[in-house]
Amino acid sequence: MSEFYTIHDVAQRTGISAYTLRYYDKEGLLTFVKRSESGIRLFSEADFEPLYTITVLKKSGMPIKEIREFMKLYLKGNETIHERLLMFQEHKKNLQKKIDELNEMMAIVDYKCWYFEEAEKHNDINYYMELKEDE
Amino acid sequence: MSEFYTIHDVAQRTGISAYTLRYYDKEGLLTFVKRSESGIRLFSEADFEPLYTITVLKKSGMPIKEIREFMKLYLKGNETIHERLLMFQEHKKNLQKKIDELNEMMAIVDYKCWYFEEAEKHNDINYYMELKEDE
DNA sequence: TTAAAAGTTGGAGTATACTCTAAGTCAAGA
DNA sequence: TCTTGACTTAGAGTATACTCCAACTTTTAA
Repeated sequence: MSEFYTIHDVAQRTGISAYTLRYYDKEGLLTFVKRSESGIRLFSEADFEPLYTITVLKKSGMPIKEIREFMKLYLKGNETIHERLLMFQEHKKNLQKKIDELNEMMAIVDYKCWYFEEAEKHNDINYYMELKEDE
Repeated sequence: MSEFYTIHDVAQRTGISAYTLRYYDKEGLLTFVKRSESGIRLFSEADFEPLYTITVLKKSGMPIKEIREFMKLYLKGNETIHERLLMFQEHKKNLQKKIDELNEMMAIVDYKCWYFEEAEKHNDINYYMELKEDE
């Protein structure tokens, strides 16, 4: 009845594979994870919070190098709250730009769909007219 | 006064580098581009339309392999309009999913910003109180 | 105690999308 | 004609983010 989770427990719960978790550790993202004397990772309940932050930053398109910088600040504690706020505000701006661009692309893709629908109808009409001409 | 554009003209006008254009050609995206007898690419005015489509598909996250499939259909002409419509409708769905996820992430990032702002204020208050206690 | 299961590391391999270089060919102006 | 600059190709190199393997150690349960 340990208060710790193994890497596979964490993999299961977070949906991040054990391979990826080790990769993230290698890349300096999991600085908060404790180790046993023999070197085995000991994830605690509290670790799920920064893990969740990592997935949010990942999903919103932040590269691993930047997430590493954030996690460094996280490890330092309360004194880095202002810096972390600035990072998030900057990230928010980038994310908004990305969303805006995707919305623009969506409008074009939507137009293209309409265009193909019209072209399809037009082809049907031509086909129908050809048939009539053959009568 | 040729009616054709060189790869560098196209690079300049589309913002896609000549390297990338050649890479796209290698990957089978530029099937519509004519060649001179000696093998030099001859881009015509009409080619800017599919090039624009490529940039839209790229920016909206379609991988090159899929864009290649689309360009194959494009080259076949009107008979593939229905297939192209289906591709775009499918792509539209994926794009909408992506936008939805990014909006979710935005909500979380936004919350985090608020959280850090509050934490920062809280730190200020603590600091102020410490000062008062020292009086 | 001992065998299987699960953990560790360093490093190799994969996928995607470029980005650039080398060696050579082609085209246009002095 | 010849030189310069732009074009060509094949293929190597870069960056990012995994994904997996081999060799080894540790933990756990019969």
